[in-house]
Amino acid sequence: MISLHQTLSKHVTAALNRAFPEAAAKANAAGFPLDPQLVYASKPEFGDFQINGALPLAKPLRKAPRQIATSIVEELNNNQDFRNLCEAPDIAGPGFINLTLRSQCLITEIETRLKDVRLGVELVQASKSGEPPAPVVIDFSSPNIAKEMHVGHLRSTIIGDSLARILEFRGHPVIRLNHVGDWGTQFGMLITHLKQVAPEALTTANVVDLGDLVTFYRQAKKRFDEDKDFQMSSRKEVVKLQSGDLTALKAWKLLCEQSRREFQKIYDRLDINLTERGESFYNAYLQSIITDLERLGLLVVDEGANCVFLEGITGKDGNPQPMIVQKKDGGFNYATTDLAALRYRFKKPPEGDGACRLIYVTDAGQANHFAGVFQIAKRAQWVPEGGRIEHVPFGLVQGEDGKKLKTRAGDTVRLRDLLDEAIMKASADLRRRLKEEGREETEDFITNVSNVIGIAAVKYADLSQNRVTNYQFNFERMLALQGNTAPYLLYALVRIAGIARKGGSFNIHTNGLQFNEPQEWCLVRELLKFDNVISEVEEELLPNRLCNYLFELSQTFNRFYDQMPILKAPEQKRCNRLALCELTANTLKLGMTLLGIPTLERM
RNA sequence: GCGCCUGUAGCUCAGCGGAUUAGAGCAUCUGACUACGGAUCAGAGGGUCGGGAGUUCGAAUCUCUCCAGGCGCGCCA
Repeated sequence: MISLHQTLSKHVTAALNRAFPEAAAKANAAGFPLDPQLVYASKPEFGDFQINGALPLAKPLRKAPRQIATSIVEELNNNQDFRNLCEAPDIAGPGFINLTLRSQCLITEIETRLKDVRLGVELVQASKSGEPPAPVVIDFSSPNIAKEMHVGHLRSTIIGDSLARILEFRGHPVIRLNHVGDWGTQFGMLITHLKQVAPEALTTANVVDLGDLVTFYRQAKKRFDEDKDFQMSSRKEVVKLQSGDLTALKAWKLLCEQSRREFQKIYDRLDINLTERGESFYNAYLQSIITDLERLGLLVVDEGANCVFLEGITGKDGNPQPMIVQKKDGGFNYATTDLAALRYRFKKPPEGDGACRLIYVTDAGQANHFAGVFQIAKRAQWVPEGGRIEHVPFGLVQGEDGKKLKTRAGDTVRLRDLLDEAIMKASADLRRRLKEEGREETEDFITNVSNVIGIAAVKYADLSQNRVTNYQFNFERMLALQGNTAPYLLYALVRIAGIARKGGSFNIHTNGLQFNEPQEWCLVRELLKFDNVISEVEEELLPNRLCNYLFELSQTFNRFYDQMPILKAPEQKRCNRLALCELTANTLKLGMTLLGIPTLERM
């Protein structure tokens, strides 16, 4: 209903200006035009929209708020276009104006939406000069090479993917970047270890399976910590790698490829698309970051390291906090890489991505780091006019004890084990239910449904919570069939699919719909909120808002389903109700798709 | 010590400066035509929104302060 809101907003603003021409002229001259504060109604009993703007005008106009509201309403009543959309406005409480849309207006919206695959969500506009919108870079997932993906990556991956899907659906060209940790000092020990454990890997073409890379990593780390000679060789290996030594490079590539294959398995299971562009990609740009910072006069040598001192951020000693961009040994660190990446992403092609918005989906612990990086980028003027940079932080994944999620043995939980367990539990649950209900299903069916429910539950549990807070991981809760969970939403869709199966396809006419029951109108109003929710998530980058909406829509639908006969209703009512079923299914399906969650016809 | 984040019902959490009564879900209790999939629906109880002050016509929401917890804080990422 965004377009309706916009139309109404014009009428209401005009009415406000006509009601108080002098105040309006003054306000316009001051650059703060009068704002009627037209918002969606906070409660259904207040109608569809409410105008809150009368209250703050009381003081400047020296009039009672209700009197101001009355004047606005008089002007609105004089406008035929407005009256075609809304019932007579209501003045309520201290001076709120409640607007209720005419039934026909809502019905037209529903009819339009039934024919619209975008469900009322508009595509972003091309610029005035006709250029397509600039890309949005979303940096998410970003595991480290030679390490196992763990739950920490889960949130970044799931949240980042959902945000990407939503922005893509709005028509933004989205660059989904996997900023993998594929460079750095840890490769010294990995390469040294590889050379000693599997030297043939470097001479034979791509036939060596390194096996479990995590074990490999641990072995290398252990030797690095215990063996002085090994340490020495490792340091030399880093230098070799960075200076382009062919053997070192080959070993590095081998390790990356092996890792990549492992990551891909997870991404396939989660249905995640990513473009890998690791830290190493920016190597060629690191030196120029230093040179540019120096040229701009931002660089300070402190204790032998090249630093930029941050404004407004103090360190332990109370002095401005430095951000090191080049270590005293001449090496670069992640701040340098992040700056190079940021600059590259904003730069126009062919020197960069030409992005207008950068979104970093990483844990909240990196907030300070990004604040520093963003500050330097702004001071160096690497952020173009109108360019947005946002850190999208999220909290820790905790176990039921409220502490960081660990296995019983105290190790970090591997992502694949976690997914396996979710699917296993979903499968056990399904089999138990089939037995109870005396249903027979094929193994294929059971496997597929368990997979979908397991993955959906894990994703939804994560997405449905405000990402800023820590998140308590709990299989029982996320797989529960009731409550704000994936299975509950999936079930609503299954019910509608059941109706479609029994009543033939929906295939209904979408003109001349009529609704009479409150349950129908509730569902109508809920359905029409969809586009607004999407635009909210696009702006606030909080997928839990979409989850909340889908849950409320499911609840509203279940209420409707419970209280209204559909297939058994008389012909006319049946058509009207089937139309609502169809639009509900379309909305739930699209919403779930935008969360990255698959749906089912039967479960 | 400094910085960032969090504190809302027994538990897990929503809450976008707006409405006498601050919302869900779980758990607890009470109900629902043999039902288009009851994996649902209707209802009940349960709260000093961490404490205090301020801004505002109006504050869970903004500001300050204190308390509690989490995370981070110079050459790892």
